[in-house]
Amino acid sequence: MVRNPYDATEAEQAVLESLWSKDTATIRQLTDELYPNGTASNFSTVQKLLERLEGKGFVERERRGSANWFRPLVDRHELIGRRLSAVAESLCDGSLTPLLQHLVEAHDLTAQDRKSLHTLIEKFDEKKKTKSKER
Amino acid sequence: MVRNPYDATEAEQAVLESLWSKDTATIRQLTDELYPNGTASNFSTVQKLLERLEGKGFVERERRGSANWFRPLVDRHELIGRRLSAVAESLCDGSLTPLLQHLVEAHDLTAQDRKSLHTLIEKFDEKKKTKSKER
DNA sequence: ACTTGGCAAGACACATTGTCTCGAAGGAAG
DNA sequence: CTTCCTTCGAGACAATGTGTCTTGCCAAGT
Repeated sequence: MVRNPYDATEAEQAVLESLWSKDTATIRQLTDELYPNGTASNFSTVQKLLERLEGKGFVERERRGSANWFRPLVDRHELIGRRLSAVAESLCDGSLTPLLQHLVEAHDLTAQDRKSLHTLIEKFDEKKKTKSKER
Repeated sequence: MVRNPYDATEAEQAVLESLWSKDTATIRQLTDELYPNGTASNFSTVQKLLERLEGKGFVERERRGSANWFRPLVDRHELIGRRLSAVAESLCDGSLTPLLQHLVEAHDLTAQDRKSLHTLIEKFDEKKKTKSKER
């Protein structure tokens, strides 16, 4: 399968999550969080994962003194968007509507989810009004 | 990465799409559609993909005479649901709400999408009323 | 000089994925 | 019965992705 190269793997995503919680960090800091009592191998693993994340454009590195500092270039929201687009592309000819349809119809929406949805709908309608005013 | 074993790969999904369009079919029929002027290798490829789809519970086979007939056990909607759940599980602690949020807020919703959304929302609200009546 | 820590580069084992090869079974036609 | 054709199951195979680990180098501090 020609896998989408612009997606993070599980281990890469774990590094990304750790990085999100710090905004900027060294390999050492990330390793300490991801592998408490970590070895030198674990350090190298994180290093390699960051290297691949950089290749995918998910993080950037900046040399500060003798160490590299990493900063995330995408946030969780963006990652969600990419995944949703991938699903839409793969199964819905690129259209996001069927995804919306599925989510709205899903049985497993909790009461909390329903409430959130209504808030979102209101927000969406306001936004729509503002936009039509602008034109 | 511990990849979710309950997902179809790209080639598998192509077979599934072909199967959806026929509801029930032999390997030969699917091969002819997927690989026009196909060789014996292509036949075996489709066969292998169906075998894996069966292992994942996506299709079932029934022996009819000397040939196997295959029938899909999941439809597109179900596949969409699985993918969305996987995204939610991976990035949103299992909650589907952030996915809804993203889709509603997405810039790339077309006018058609917005219209569909409103229809869906109405349908959703009706369903909600019905459900609360039931209780 | 020696130790420590970080670095880049690459080897690696393993699983997945799509494809292909092989031998056997079984039915139809001569 | 023999031949031919189709399908079958099982497995081999290369390519790739993924997570981990090893190695050797370099710079800084003691």
